[in-house]
Amino acid sequence: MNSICDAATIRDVAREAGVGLGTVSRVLNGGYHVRLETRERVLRAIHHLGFRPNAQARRIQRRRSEIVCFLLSNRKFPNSFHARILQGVEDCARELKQHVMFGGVKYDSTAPPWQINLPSILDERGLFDGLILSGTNHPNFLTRIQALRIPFVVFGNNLVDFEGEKYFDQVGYDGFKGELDAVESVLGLGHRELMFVGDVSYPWVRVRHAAFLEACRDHINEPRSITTARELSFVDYGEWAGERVLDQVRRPTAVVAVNDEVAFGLWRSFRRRGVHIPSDISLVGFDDREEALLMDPPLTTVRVRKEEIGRVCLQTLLERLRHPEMAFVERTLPTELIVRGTVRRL
Amino acid sequence: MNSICDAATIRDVAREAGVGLGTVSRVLNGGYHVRLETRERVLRAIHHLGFRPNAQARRIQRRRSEIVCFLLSNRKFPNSFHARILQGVEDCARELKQHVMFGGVKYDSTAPPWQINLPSILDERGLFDGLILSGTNHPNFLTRIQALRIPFVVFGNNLVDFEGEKYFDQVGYDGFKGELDAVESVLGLGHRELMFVGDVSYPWVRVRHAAFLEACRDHINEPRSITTARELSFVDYGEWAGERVLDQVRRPTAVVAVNDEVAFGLWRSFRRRGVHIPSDISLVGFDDREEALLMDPPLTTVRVRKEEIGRVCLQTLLERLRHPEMAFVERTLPTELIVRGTVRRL
DNA sequence: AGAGATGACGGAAACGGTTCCATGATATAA
DNA sequence: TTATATCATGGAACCGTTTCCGTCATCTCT
Repeated sequence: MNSICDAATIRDVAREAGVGLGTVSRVLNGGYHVRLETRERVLRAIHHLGFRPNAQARRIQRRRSEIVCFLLSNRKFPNSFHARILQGVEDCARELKQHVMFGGVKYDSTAPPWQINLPSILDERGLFDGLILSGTNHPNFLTRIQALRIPFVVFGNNLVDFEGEKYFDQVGYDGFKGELDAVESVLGLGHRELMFVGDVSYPWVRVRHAAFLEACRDHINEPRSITTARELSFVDYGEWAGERVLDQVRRPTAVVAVNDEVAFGLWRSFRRRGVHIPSDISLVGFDDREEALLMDPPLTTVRVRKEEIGRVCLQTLLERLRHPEMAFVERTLPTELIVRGTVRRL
Repeated sequence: MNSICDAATIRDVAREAGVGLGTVSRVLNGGYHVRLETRERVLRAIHHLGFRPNAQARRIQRRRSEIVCFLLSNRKFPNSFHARILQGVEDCARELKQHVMFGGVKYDSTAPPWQINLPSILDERGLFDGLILSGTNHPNFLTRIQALRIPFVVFGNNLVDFEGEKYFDQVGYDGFKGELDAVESVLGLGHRELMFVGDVSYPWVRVRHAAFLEACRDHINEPRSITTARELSFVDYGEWAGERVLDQVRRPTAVVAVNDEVAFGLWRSFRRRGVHIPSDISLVGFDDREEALLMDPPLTTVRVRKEEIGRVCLQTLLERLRHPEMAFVERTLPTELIVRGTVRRL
């Protein structure tokens, strides 16, 4: 057995097996055009020497690293949403014999592209074949990335400030349709006094709010919303909004929270005020985080298939690598209404 | 500007700048022994050609990839505990100009080492310099890894079935001391009717239970515990145990949950039975997950510095790489009692 | 039997860097 | 002035694979 320093090379294997370099290489890569008996001799030598091919030497020739980089922009991880996307990427990668690098960036969304300080993982060429951009992404950053000419795919729901056509591949979920489903379900249960809660300074909140209004159009004259921009965490925003919801003269029978975290904050302030869910007021969230199940009663929400998004991100990236000239795609995965216990029939 | 296929090499740069290969290489690596004027000419050429050095070609010579692999054993990610360890690894890596690969393994903990199917990320040599093993690790797997002769460090708190000396580096937190602190704090507030809740089929639960007993020794004659092994999630275990806690003839005044998830389950069943926390019964958890803050009142718990564990894992691994012959280390990070609202003074 | 195709194999060249040695120029010391 | 050290530089050799080409043997078809 060898130490790390004097690891066996393909030449050692060739000598040990009494064959040429090419033969060993052929055995390592599928073994076509190698006699069975020779092949076995080589495999024995490989096993005996504990040979493992050098990753770099391979990649330098193959011009492919079989590695993709999952890059998380301007986020902390504990955000389990993105962790689950990463999990999906990794699951899929394992099946496809690809590997995953994980990196993070923090940048100023208002800086011009060429002033963004890129993480050192992007300094070299060929470290990975392509990028999966997750977290919150702004035009300046994507412009900068584009200049590197590395194929990439973007998680599309957290794009901010983009207008018009996008010259890159996107994967995301259908926030509009998801919210539409949620609101229609609440309407279907007889609710007419609805209220939407979500800070519209986030673009994806605006999308969901639009869906809310759209769903309400034929049923409600003046749908109400709390959408004030505030510098609060989602949970705190919900807690703050909860007070205002309860102080309405005409108290709503159901509240549509823009996501589960806001729903959680609402739930908290309702409970504090002794307002019971769902008997006094109904509540629906969005995302289907783990916490939704922990709430009591468990939260009715819209499931986003996070792992699935990760899988499709990777698949799309690999397609792009195979077909560099392919037209840009925008993949939108469906959401699913998860009916639990926070919405009651009126 | 070049397409991906005909990327500029160091030779192109040398030609463009009118210098030799060695000079360009020197400029790329710190620029010692290069005249300022020459150096600038080279940098101009690099910029003009959009040259980025080839990652593989570098690594093949340097014998270092500057990459570490974070390998998660037998786990799903959504477990935010491990996600935060990864975050710590990445943060630290970014500062130290290292990169991180992320991989997962699933293996049968009862299989003999040589029958474990290793993920393909471990097939090649030199893809990364060392491993950080997180998730739940068993002796058979570590034996298998050791045979690969890749330096590695293990997150020590989720080791299962290890006995005697361990021949690898470990980083973890002090579960015993943490639990001791928690229980002593509860005792200090006057509680004498304590009850510990946690499934002792997990070894780290046994450690905390031992700490519980130790802390109680001088204050309580017969400390009570619910430690039955059951095939339940932690939350469900807590919910199940909650019923039993409340059905005690002598109802405890405080419950020590082995972790936050169990605490959550307990909280839930207490609330269902109309038992209020902390006025009717006190509750303390362990881990300080995000959910602890979401509970109402927020959970008193023991904070484990997850990101810090990640950082120390990486630092330890890098030390090991620098000093391969160094004696094995076991680093134990302190925990911190976080007093919130679920424990009251008697 | 001879031509041509195919299979098995060896080994040179290539990949794109780094390392190291040789060289000439310049500075410093004797 | 000469010997010696240091600096600036060019370029060959090397790292460990894959790729590709050439050779030889065998097989098939006329």
